[in-house]
Amino acid sequence: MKDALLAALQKAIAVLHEQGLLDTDALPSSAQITRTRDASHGDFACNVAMVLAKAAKMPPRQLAEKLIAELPSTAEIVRTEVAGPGFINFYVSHDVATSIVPTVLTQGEDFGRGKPDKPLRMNVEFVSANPTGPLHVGHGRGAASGASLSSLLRFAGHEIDAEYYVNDAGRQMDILGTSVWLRYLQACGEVFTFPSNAYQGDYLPEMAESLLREHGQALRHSAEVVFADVPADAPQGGDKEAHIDALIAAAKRLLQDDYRLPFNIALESILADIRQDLGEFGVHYQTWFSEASLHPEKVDAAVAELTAAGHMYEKDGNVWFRSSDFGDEKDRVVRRASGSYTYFASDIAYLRDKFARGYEHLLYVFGADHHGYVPRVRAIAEAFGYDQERVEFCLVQFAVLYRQGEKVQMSTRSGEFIPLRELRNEIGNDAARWFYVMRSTDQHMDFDLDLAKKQSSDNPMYYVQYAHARICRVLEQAQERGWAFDREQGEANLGLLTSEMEAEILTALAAFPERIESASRQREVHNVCNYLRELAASYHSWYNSEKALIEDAALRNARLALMAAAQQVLANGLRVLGVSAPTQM
RNA sequence: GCGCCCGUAGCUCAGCUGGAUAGAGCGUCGCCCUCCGGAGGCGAAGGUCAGGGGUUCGAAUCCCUUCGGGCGCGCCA
Repeated sequence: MKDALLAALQKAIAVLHEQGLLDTDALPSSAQITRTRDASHGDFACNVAMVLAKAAKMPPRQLAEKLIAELPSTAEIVRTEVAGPGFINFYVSHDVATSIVPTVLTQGEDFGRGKPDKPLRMNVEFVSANPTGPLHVGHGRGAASGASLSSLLRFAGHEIDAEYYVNDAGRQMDILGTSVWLRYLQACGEVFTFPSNAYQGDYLPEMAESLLREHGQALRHSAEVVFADVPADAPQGGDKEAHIDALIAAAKRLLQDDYRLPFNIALESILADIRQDLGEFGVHYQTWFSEASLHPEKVDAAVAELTAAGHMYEKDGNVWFRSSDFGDEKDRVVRRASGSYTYFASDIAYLRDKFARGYEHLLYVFGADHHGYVPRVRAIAEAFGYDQERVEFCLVQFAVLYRQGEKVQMSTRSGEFIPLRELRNEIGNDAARWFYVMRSTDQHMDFDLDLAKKQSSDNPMYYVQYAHARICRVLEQAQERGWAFDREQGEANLGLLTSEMEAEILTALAAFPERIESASRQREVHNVCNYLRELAASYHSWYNSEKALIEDAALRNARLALMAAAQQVLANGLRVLGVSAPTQM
């Protein structure tokens, strides 16, 4: 419809150009057709007269009049008018408005699906929490946002792979593996003080038990031997970092090849837990990418490529990446004097690997606390010669949980995490998914747990789901009364849907594909929530004022057709969000 | 100190590639069940879009600046 209107305006402009009133015959790119917010402004509005007023040396309203006079007449537009400072408002015919119903019913779950001119093969990375313990609520918003954004982009017609980067290399993992081993030693009967900097979680003794079951006492060494030459821990007046590092070294030395046993048990069981947790949350990945798999070949190769390109230099025995050449605030060490790679080296290899796998576009969904990381990753991409625009970041601000008006305390330092699983159990997966994404991701948000649990219209998710369930019940009722929905008759009588509320719903249904397109283009999942709430509100309002199950079969089926279309669109929108569309509640 | 995000109704937030009278929910105050699910609907009150400058036909939206709030600035991962 918008394209048809633009084409018509284009013709009118060409006519005015021939008459010498305009010095251009082109439609300016800043001219746009928009859906009106207010029905009293018609269905569509165009700003072209205001944009061209200066060039035409004519007041906008006068220019608008002249343009309207030259518009080719069509059956689809029943009225055109000049309004406000010079808008041209278009009123579409009732037939055009109701034609959305058969369109929705025919396209079904594909209604709203986008067909971009050039679909992007895109990698979306999110969560990527270190596998050192269960996910907690701090990861929840990233998980919900990443998953819904992926699904939105996919629905908008892009080819999306969701990816989880597993940080299974590095010191944190060594601390975890060593922690498990120490718990194992305790389970074997060794007596010593558990290090303050080791992982304290109560999931560790369980892993130690399974290590004991599988390998008996094979990995046992006496506490005396293990702690020989280990400097004091912090509570004893020493240094906690030095203490744990010495224990890691002792573990590697004493266990040799067996070092990987406690390490792998820890990694596998935690990863399995995360995977299950996310799966239950409706968050699924195409790829779980292991950081360790980058070492050493891919890291060597990536570093060699940047070295050859002249982006590396040596200083103080360290190898540095000249990231400040690409807008980063300072250069970064890639390889220490000791010969070991930094975490940044993995990042370099990882980005290169993503592009090597054929992705045209990389989207990183980060927690806002990682924003300092953005210039670094951009610098890597640029150094490899990739266009900046192919690397994109979505920063997700923190959500603060509130219960009974009180902020729910959660400090990473005290280790008092609320597990994501606990939140899901408390309020349900649907509410958690909806509430995490209902606000713009760059907006720090308050998450009201009590509201999320409420089963009333106060709760926007409930309100939308209820609209869907209500329609399902009406359609069922119709059947029970021997008035099963007759689609053919309904579609033949859509002309009977003439009330303001019906017009409002029709307009909302027609807007769905555009709303999906703009939400995906702007990476704004929350707009899908807003849209669904608006549609649900229109529906509830209509439901309250008009009965569908009436004797008049023509009108009844026309209304049922509109309902069925609304039901379909509600379901499609909820599906994008990863929220269920219940048939009864 | 430097960088990123934010500041819109009592509260939580939409609206931001500049467009018409700045919207919604909650809360407050009224009203509506002989009814397809009241788990709902209708209405009222409520605003210096943090302050100040600028850009222009037009600014909540863009630019500058001040003031507030959040977060980040390791050879950690």
